[in-house]
This record gives sequence, C-alpha cells and structure tokens, in this order.
Amino acid sequence: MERKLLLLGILRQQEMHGYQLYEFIERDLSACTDIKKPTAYYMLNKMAEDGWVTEEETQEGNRPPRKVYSLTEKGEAAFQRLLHENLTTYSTVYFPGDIGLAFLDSLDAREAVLLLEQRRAALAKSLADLRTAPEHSGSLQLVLEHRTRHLAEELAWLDEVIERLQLI
Amino acid sequence: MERKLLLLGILRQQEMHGYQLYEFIERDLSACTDIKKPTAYYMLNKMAEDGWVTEEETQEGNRPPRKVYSLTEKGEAAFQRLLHENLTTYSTVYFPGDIGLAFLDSLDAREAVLLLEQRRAALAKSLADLRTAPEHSGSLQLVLEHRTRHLAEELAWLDEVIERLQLI
DNA sequence: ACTTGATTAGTCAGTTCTGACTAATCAAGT
DNA sequence: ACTTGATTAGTCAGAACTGACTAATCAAGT
Repeated sequence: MERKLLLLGILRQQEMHGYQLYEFIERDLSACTDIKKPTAYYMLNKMAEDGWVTEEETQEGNRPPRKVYSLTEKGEAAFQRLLHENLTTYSTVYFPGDIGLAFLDSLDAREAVLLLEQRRAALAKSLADLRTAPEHSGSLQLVLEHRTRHLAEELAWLDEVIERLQLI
Repeated sequence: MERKLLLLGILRQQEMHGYQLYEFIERDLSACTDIKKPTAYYMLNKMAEDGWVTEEETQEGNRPPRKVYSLTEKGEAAFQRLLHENLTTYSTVYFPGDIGLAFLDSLDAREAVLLLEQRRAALAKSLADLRTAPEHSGSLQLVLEHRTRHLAEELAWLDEVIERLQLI
C-alpha cells in the first residue's frame, strides 16, 4: 500500500505520465523506496481501474502517445486514507543482514570478524554518501535525517558486534 | 536470497519436513523474517530442483505422506556462499513509515502530531513486547539485541519529530 | 460411539513484482 | 545525409509471494 500512497502523493502535486513519475521517484525519492519501473506502471493501471486516477492520452509530435495520469476525487480520498493509516501505525521492518547474524556461530570468530569488517566498510560508505547528499526541502529532509540516524546507529551496533567477537 | 539462506541454515542443523520448518521459523525466528507458509514450500521446491536439498517421502500411520528435506553437498556450498555474501554486504532497508513522513506537509502540524502519537504508541508497544521476550541462545540473542536497539532508536527519533512539530 | 474444535500438512489460484527486452526519438560527430 | 550512442517511454514473460482454502488426524466432552 505504501507504494500507492507514494504515487498518489506525487500525482496529487502534479499530473504526470508514467515515465516522468518513475524518473522523479528515482531522482528525488530514492531514499523512500526502490520501486521498479514496471511496478510503477502496474500500480498506475491498477489505480486507473479503481478510479483513483484518470488516464489521458496525449500526442506530442509523432512520438508514441503517452498517458498522463491525474488524481480523481476518489484518488484524493484514498490518499488521505492511506496517509492516515501510514502515519498512525508502525510497521515492522526485517533486516536481511540479521539472517546472516543468526548463523554467525557456524563460523569461527576470527572469520566472522573479517567478513563483518567488509560489511562495516559498505555501511560506512552508504552513510558517507547519504551525508554528502544535497539538502532537500520540507518533509523530504525529515526522511533523509531519519535514514542518516538509522545508518549511524547501524554502524555503532556493528562496531559493537565486531568488538565482542574479538574478545572470543 | 536471504530467505533461502534461512531455510538452508535451519535444514543444515536438522532435516525436517515443510510444515515443521515453517513452525520453527514462526516460533523461533520471527525476529528475522515474516516468510509465509506457501513461500516456504515454494522455496523448498525450488531448492530441490536446484539440487540444494533432497526430498524424501515418509509415511507415518495412514497420514498423507510427508516430504522430509535435507541438505545436499551442493546445498551446504550454497549456504556457505550465501552466508558469506550476507555477512560481507550491507543491504539498504526502506521504511514504509518514511513515505508518510514525506507527505507530512500536506497536513497541518496539529493533526500530524495527533497521528504520529498513535504511531508512537504502537512503536512503544512493539518495543515493550520485544523486551519481555525470552532470552535466546547464541547468535539469536544478537538478532534480538539488534532489533531492540533499532526500535529504541526509532522511538527516540519519533519523539524528536513530534517535539519539532509542536514548535510550529 | 460420536459430534466438535483444534492441530497438522499442504496446495491452489491469484496478486504483485521485476529483469530483460523493444522501439521510437534525439544529439552530435564525420 | 548518415551512422552511433544516449534518452525517452513503455511492455512482456516469468519469478516471487500470499490469502484462503482443503483434508486428514487428534483431543476430549457427552
């Protein structure tokens, strides 16, 4: 559902055709989601069927026609409902990296440390990249701050794990 | 891939039939994943096709026959490879809750605070539940600690967001 | 002995998601 | 004018995932 909320939220501010929408997400909202192109088109179709958005064919030169999507009243209502739902609940996330941790004891501590140090480097790089990212406006900035905090916390945690392993 | 790593890691310690495996994950590994039953069976089939596990039909009384899965050498190799891959890399997670945050500015601050306070309550409950969960052995404990830290950090972050909104 | 509800074990049909592809247009070097 | 590579716009076939169901067995109350 979060993906639909995202698409609705964007279309709400400005009507767009599919590719434009996807580009916008990739460029400006990569901190929020990693939705793929065919998924975006799939959702748009779905939402058109449900009457949340309307498709309007437009021709430009003799390019293939593009469908411009814009929010309907039903879509606006859905946006409000999904936003309310999203903000009032907390949904658990699972960390893929935890599954490796769960099997750490099948390795000896020395090797585990070597592997986790590589993870640490990757994590540190993600964090550094995020910190040099351009400032964004409004609520977007909030999301970036959240991610930064999260990555910093992850790094601290990983350092602690590595340190403990070194005592073994 | 993490789901396969998980299944392999369990079967590596003890051969099992599908339902047993699923029950085990639900009971003991719910902190790592929320994999559903049909997905587990789907993966097991896949891995049998790939020669990572073998299926052995067993009859007990006149119940319908069950397939007991056990790791092959190829499966053990895959486990080692996936574990290595998992431990050396860091994979980004996206927070569904961030999508709501990204559209916070379409609400007025007072309403946003009311909604986020509900999120806060849900989050606080998750954290409390996790803290009263039984101690686990070995690396599992590591995962629980990770989740606890994460939730605590999320709570602190959310409190900060709420506080900032109240200044507006 | 026999209904009723819980547990065990698994499947099916449908939804959601995406890697890899197509095909048109534009830019720009020769 | 014409090849070549990048960009724009989108589709398709198949992989991954899951809600809802089936069907047998067991427990245990009457």
